[in-house]
Amino acid sequence: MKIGELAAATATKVETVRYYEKIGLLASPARSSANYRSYGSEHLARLSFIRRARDLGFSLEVVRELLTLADDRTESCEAVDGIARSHLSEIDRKIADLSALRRELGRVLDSCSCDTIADCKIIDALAPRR
Amino acid sequence: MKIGELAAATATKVETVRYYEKIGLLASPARSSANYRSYGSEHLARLSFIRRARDLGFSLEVVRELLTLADDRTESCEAVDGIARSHLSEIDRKIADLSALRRELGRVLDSCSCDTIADCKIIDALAPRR
DNA sequence: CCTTGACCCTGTAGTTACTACAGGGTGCAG
DNA sequence: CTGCACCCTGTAGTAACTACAGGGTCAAGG
Repeated sequence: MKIGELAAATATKVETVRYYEKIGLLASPARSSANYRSYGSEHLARLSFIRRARDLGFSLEVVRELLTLADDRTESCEAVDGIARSHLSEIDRKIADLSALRRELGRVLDSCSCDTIADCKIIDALAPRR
Repeated sequence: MKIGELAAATATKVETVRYYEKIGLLASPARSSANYRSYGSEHLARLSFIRRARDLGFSLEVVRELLTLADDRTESCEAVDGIARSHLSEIDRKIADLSALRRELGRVLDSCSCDTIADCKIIDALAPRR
C-alpha cells in the first residue's frame, strides 16, 4: 500500500501521514526499491485509530497516550476512561463558553438600529466609553 | 503611561501589547528618554476595543476591519452588522459541532464497563475492527 | 555610593496540527 | 519517449500569542 492509498483509505492528506510519521505517531513503514513508503494493514489500523480519536477532538498528545494504553491489552482501562471523561468535561466547558459568548454577541447585535457608525451600538458595545 | 500599566489596565500581557504594535494593530506610542513606550488615553481606548472584540471571539484580522470601520464614523454600520452576524452564525456552527461531538463521546463512554483494555469499549470505539 | 529588584528594551524561537511549496525522482499509459 | 500522476526530502507558513536570552533603567534601602 502506497502513501496515497493509505491516505485515501483514512480520509487523510498525504502530508499529514508523513507528518504523523515524523512526530513518531505512526511507525515508519518499509520502503520499496524506489524509496516509496510501503504500508501494511497494521498501519491502516493505527492511522484509523488516530483519525477517529482526532475526530473526537483528542489532541495529538492525548492520542499518543491512548495508543500506548491501547497496546497494553492486559492493563485496566481506568486510565482510558479517565482521559475520555476529562475530555468530555473540557468539551462541556467549551460549549458553555461559546454559549455565553453567543448570548453576549446576540445582545450586542440586537441593540443596534444600524444607521451610521456614529451611533452604531455594536461599535459602542465594543468600545465602552466611561 | 508605561507598557506595564497599560497592560494591567486592559488585562493584557506586556508581550501581547508589543505584539499588537508589531503587527500594526496598535499605533506605536511616543518613547521616553529611556526608550520606554509612553501611552496615552487613545491607546488605552484602542487596546480596550481590541481586547473586548477578542473576548467576543473575533479574529485579529476581523478586529482590524472593525477598527477601520469604527474610525469612519460617518459610514453606515451595515458592514459592522454583517461582520457580527456572520460571526454569530460561526459560533452557532461551532456549538452545534461540539454538541454533536459531546453526544458521540458520551455514547462511547457509556458503552464501557471498564475491566481490562482487551475488552475496553472505548478503545474498541476508537479502532472499529471490521 | 552601591546594590537589589522590578520594570523596560530588542530579537528570536517555541507552541498546535497541520498545509504548502520548491525542487527533485519514479512508474506507467499512449 | 513523453506526459502525467504519483512519490521523495526539507523548509516555511498559518493564528495568536508566549517565553526566553541578553541586555538597559530606575527608585529605594543599606
